[in-house]
Amino acid sequence: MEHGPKRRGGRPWSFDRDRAVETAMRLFWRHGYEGVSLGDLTKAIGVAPPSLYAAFGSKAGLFREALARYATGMGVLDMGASAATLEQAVRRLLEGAARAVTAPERERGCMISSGLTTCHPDHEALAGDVAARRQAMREAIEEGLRPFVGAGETGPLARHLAAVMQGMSVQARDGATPADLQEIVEEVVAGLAARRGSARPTS
Amino acid sequence: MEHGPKRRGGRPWSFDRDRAVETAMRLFWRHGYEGVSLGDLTKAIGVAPPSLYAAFGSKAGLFREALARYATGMGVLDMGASAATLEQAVRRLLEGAARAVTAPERERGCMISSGLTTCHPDHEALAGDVAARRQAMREAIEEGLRPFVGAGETGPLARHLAAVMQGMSVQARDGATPADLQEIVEEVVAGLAARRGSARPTS
DNA sequence: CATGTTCCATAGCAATCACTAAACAACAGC
DNA sequence: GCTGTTGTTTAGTGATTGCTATGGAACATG
Repeated sequence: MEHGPKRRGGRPWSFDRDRAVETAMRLFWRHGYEGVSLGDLTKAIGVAPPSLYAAFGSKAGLFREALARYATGMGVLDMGASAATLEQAVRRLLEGAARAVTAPERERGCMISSGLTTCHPDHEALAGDVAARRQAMREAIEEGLRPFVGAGETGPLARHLAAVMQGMSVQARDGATPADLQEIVEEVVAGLAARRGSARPTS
Repeated sequence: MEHGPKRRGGRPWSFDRDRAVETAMRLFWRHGYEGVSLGDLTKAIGVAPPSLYAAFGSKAGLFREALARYATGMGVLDMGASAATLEQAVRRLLEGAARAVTAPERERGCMISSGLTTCHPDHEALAGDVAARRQAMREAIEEGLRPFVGAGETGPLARHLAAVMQGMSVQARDGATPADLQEIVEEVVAGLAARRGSARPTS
């Protein structure tokens, strides 16, 4: 299944595996796992079912690969490694998320934050994979917060920020504009700043 | 379709319509619209397909009715009408939501907050119905905030709180405990309190 | 060229999808 | 009793689901 030098014959690779994953990611991102059929996939990718099964094993395998590509490509968090303050880091994180879930060239929403939250029992394992990505996301946020807040406070704050991002993903899918989501960012940052006494209360 | 006095004959109603909606709500709540088949519904309700179609017209019609029951029954917001301060009202709202999405006798998560965010194109109208419920929820939050904050600030704050609740629903589905979600509530309330100067900064 | 290997598409698998025609069964009015 | 109305079930509709057995086309090697 690799383009390695071991091939000693056979037809050339007319089926672009990367493009297939990319196309599948787009479809799963937009319509969800259960909202995309194999027919949709083969039609969009331009390939027959056996090719997909030779390459990915199953629809679930293709989804997992599309999810991995999303996580390493579109879903990376900008934790503002160069940020000087907590407010800066959080602002960077949330504004990046707001931009990501409303970018016009992308599908709306986040494939991880609001993906596969419900499904048929047969697909629970797959839903668990997405849930694990969400957990990893929360842990990455927590890691990024460590320079700025006390050890006992990273967990709750990370959970809070993860919730806000998940909500922003839902609202983006519902048609929220970047300005709408920016309102949320300002709310959260203002609350943090006020608690740390480094900004003036709003009222 | 009613048990009214207009019936002039026919077989007695052996099929409890209310119970059917209740059962369907439970299934849709847990597994989502596309994760529940008509076979699942007929088996759980204990009735044959034509009865469901006579009563609800289609699977989508049954879903809509289950959604309406959820919205008026399980999904009501406690905006703390008796609250004296903004912090009290917000705390009441978020703690109620946290309790609702993790209550042991219920399905986890919120059918509206994280329901039908993605689907097959054929079901987009249904997804729009759920999205409209989310919008109504946000507007209800905004209304509940009006006594406590200036006219221009209800919108952003309501959007912020809606996002937090949507995120709590996702995390509840992922297995978050009530204590986990309470952390988020404390974060949000502390931020609000600090901004209004009615509480001490945390750090 | 002939042969072997490799990858692809055609065609179709059993199962399930949402949905329905047709007949049966239980009641009200006569 | 009989007839009409009504709600139900049985049994199936065509379409689509995820998936695959089979065969042929395109290449490298000899």
